[in-house]
Amino acid sequence: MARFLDLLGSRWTLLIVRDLLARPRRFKELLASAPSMGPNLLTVRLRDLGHEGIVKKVSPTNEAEHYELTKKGHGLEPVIHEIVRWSLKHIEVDPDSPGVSRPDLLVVALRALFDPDRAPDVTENYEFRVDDVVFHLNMSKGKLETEFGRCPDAAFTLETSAAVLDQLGTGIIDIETALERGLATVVGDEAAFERFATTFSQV
Amino acid sequence: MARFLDLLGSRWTLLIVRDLLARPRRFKELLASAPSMGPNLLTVRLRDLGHEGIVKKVSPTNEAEHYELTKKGHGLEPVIHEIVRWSLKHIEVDPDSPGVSRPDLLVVALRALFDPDRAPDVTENYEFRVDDVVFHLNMSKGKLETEFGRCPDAAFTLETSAAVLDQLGTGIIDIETALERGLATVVGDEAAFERFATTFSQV
DNA sequence: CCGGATCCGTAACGATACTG
DNA sequence: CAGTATCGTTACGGATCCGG
Repeated sequence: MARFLDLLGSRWTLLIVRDLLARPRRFKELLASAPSMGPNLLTVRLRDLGHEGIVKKVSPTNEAEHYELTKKGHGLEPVIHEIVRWSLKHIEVDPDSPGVSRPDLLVVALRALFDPDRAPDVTENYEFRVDDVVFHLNMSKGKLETEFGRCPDAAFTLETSAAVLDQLGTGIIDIETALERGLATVVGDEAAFERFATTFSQV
Repeated sequence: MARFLDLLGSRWTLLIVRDLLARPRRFKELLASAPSMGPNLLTVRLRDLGHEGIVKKVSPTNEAEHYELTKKGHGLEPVIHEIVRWSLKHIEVDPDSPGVSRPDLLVVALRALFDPDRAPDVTENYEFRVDDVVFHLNMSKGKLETEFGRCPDAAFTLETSAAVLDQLGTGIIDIETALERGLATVVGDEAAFERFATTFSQV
């Protein structure tokens, strides 16, 4: 534990890992993710994480350089997931607090809430659109895969906004209410959506 | 995640929770657990954790006052467990580093490594003695219970020292080697010990 | 002796300006 | 855009002191 906190206990470190868990990021993206973190500190964190073999910098030719998790870094996913689960269960969010939901991080939250034991015994895809972020889940054999971008054969497409995500996160409204009020829309197979809602509901 | 780190991301905080996960502690015990933490900081941490409903101070009459986890605080166990599992898997320990194993925290490590799917289908107890710390595990119906103190009907008793625990943690030796060399001794049912070793081995 | 509170030097961090 | 340099501020480390 003590060694773990030496590596990952410094400020911002776990948030960087969380961001990279959703997808690789550019330096500027990581910086924007934590407004009060200076670029100097981000440099130090990325260097340290790189030195520990948790994060690696990738500089492809003909493509923008970015940072991504190594296999060791990706192994931190269960840790993040348990933190998310505890937080959703125990942390009250001030309804008046400024909106902070990040559409691209929804994929991490969904992965954290995914429970193989409650997974439907069917193979199907669900597509999500939150503001300008599009991703989809692939359910098959009790396994969950996530990927950014459209999904041509999704059973349904759920569309909403980050603002609504905030309200869902604070518990002001639930997903059913949001749908009734038109704050979110589901297009496609209603039964598939029910399966989704059941599989990813908080226990 | 960000809110979680606001609550529990400060230095020493998770280590305090870890200590309390093993058993309730007195102020002095917590202080001794982290040598470089000043008493002032511990006071602040305990006050903050108390304010968040994670830790509570108990002052029984005719007994020493101490701190213990609330139900909310105990809910952090899965988080700690995932951290322990990741750390055991990915963090190399310097063999020359000073001994830091804490016998009383072994119970937390064992709980972290416990996997219900690999649990034996029998009800039995295992007793452990590390230096002057004695505790036992109770296995029944795929569930694990831990308690400090002796166990009259333990299937076996494993006895060793913190120094050997260090070597086991660093991977210098494994438990079988330690037994061969007399660094640890098992008295009792050999088959039960095998079941133990299998259930709690790292995957 | 235990459970803190006070004080101060140091290290880490936050914000902004600057450079290749 | 991806960092580096600088500096003011905050948090922490270590020691000392105080009340029950």
